[in-house]
Amino acid sequence: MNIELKHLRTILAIHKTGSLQRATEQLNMTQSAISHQLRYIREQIGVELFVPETRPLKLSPEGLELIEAAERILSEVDKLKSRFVDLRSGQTGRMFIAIECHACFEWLFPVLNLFRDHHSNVDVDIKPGLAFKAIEALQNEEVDLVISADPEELAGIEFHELFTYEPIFIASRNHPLSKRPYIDAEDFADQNIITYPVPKERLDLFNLLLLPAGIEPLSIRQIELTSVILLLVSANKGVSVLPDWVLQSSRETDHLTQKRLTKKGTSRKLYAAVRRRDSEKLYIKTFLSLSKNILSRLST
Amino acid sequence: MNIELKHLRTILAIHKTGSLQRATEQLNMTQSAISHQLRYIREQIGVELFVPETRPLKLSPEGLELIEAAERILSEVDKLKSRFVDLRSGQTGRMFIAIECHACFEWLFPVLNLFRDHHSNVDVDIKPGLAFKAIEALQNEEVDLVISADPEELAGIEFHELFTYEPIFIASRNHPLSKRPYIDAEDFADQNIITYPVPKERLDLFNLLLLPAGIEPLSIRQIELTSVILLLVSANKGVSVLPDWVLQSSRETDHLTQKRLTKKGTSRKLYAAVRRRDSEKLYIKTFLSLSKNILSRLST
DNA sequence: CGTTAATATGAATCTAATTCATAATTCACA
DNA sequence: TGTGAATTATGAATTAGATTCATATTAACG
Repeated sequence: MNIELKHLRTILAIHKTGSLQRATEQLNMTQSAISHQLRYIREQIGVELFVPETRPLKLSPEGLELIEAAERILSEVDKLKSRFVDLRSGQTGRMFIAIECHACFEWLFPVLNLFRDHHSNVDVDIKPGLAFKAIEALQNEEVDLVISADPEELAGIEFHELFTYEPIFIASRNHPLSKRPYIDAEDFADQNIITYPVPKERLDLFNLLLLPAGIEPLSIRQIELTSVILLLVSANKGVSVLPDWVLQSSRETDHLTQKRLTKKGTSRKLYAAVRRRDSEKLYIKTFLSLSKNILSRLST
Repeated sequence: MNIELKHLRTILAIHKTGSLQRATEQLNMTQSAISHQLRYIREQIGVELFVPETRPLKLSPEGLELIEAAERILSEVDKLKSRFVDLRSGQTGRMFIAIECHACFEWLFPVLNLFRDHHSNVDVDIKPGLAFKAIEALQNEEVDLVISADPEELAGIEFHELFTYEPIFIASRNHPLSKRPYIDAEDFADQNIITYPVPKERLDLFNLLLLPAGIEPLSIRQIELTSVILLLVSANKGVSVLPDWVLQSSRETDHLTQKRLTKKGTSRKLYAAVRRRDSEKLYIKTFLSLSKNILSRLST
C-alpha cells in the first residue's frame, strides 16, 4: 500500500470543497487528474472513502477517519516545514561555541546575555574541552562558532575579526619590575609566571615575546580562574600577562601595576570562526556585531 | 517547499544504515537514485541534513530534528495504513443497525451480546427513528445493516434471509375468542387491538389479514414496549398479534391464549439488508450467522 | 601516495502523473 | 419523466519526474 502526502492533500481538498470540480482550484490540477488520483487512492487503501453517487460528496465513516488522520499528519508536516523555514532564515537554530582563549569568558558572558535578548529561540551553549581541536569541531559541526586568535585558510570556514587588544604585563605594586616604563622579553628570565592552563604556544606572552627571544621563565604556574590569577599576582607570588580588557573590567586591580610589553607595546586580534554556510544566519550576524562592540560597553 | 513521505523514508534509511550505499538494500533503489533524491531534498528544505564529507554519514543538528519528526510522521502513517488493512479485512469497522420491525429488539439484543464476544473492535449501535427510511439510510451509509421484512430489488443492496416466523394471535384466557381453534380476519372487526406504534402497513396483522380483507378493527391502541402489550392483553384490554418468538421467549404469557391466524396459519420472513460491498466483511457474516440461529437459542 | 570504497553527476531510459478530449452520470427543475 | 447543465469517469497522448547506467569525483586507510 503506497500513500503519499500528495494523496492526503487531495482527499482533504475534495472533502473541504465538496466536489472534485471545486478542488481543482485548491490543488491546481485538472478535474481529470484529481479523478485519476482518487481512483488510485481507492485502489491503494482498498476502502471506499466517499459515499458513491452523492453530491456534495459525503465521506464514508472510513473516509472520515482518513480525513482526521490526514489532518494530523499534514499539520505535523507543516510544522516541520516552517521549522526549516525558520532554520534557513536564522530565526532559530543552534549556536554552540568553543573558545580557544581562556580569558575570553570575561567578555563572552556579557555578550551572550545581550544575545539572549535578541534571539531567545537560539540554543546557545559553550562546549568546554575542545580548546585545541576547536576548529576541527567546527568542521564536524560539533560546534557552530569558535573564538580564536589564529585565523587559518580553511575550506568552508570564515574568520571574522572581532577586536584588537593589547596583552599587558601585571605585577604587584612592590614588585621590582614595577619601576620600569615597559617590560621586555629578557625581564621574564628570572620571573615566576602565572598563566592559564594551556600550552605555551597558545599564550600571548610566549607567542609574542618569549618564544621568538628564546627565553625561559624561572617557573610557570597554571591557574584556571582569572580572578585567582589576579589575586596571586597581587600577593606577589608571580607575574602575569593578560589582555587589557580583563584588567579594564576587573575590580581587583588596585594592588597591581600594569606595563606594556616592549617599548612600542604589542597587539593581538580576536576572531570568530564560523562555517561559511552559517555566516548569513541572522543570529550569527547578531553575535558578531555584539562581540565587536563589547569592549566599549565593558569599559563604560 | 515540497516534501513527500518517500523523502522522509529515504532520509531515515540513510541515517539508519549510515551510508547511501547500504541504504540501497532497504529502499530497493540504486545508490544513484538515492543520491539524486538526497540532493532534491536538500534543495527543497534548504538546510544541510548531513555533515558533508564525513563517513559514516553524520547528521547535522537540523538533520537530527528532521529524523525525529520523520519517525513520528511515518509511524502515524503506518498506523493509518494498518487501520485500513483491518477495515478491509473486516477485523474492525462500524455496524450501525436500523430496525423496521419493532419486536425485533427481543432477539436482537441477545444476538448483539453474542456478537460482542467475537468482534469487540466493531462499533455497534442501533439507530432509532429511521424505521421508515431505513433502506434509504443504508444507501446513504448512515447505517450499515437494516432488519426488514420487506426485501426489495435495489442496486448495491443485498437482503439476507434470517429466519421464518409465525405471527400469533394472543388474547386473555377468558376472552371470547379463546375458544376458537384459529382466528380469521372477520374476527377482528369488533376487537380492540394493541400494537406497536407504527403505520398499519408495517404490521403483520394488517399486511397479512385485515388490509386484504378490507376489515377495520373496533379500535387500535399503540404501545411501545412488548411487555406492556402482553400486560394489557392479559388484563383483557384488547387483543394483539405478535411474532411467535416473542411469545416463546417471554415469561409473561401465563394468562394468555395463543391462536393461529387462519386455519393453515401464516408465516413471514425476516431479512437483514446490507450494502453488497460490505457483505464480505467478517463481522457482517458473523452477525448474519448468529441471527439465523438465535431463535433456537432463545427457545432452549 | 596509491588503492579501495563511497558519493556525485549527466545523459538515457523508463515510469507514472497530468492533461486533453470526450463519454457517462447525476441533479435540478420543468 | 424528460431535458439541459453540471459533475465525474475514462482512454489516449503528453509531459514531468524519478530511476538507472556509466562514469567522474571524492574520501578513507593502509
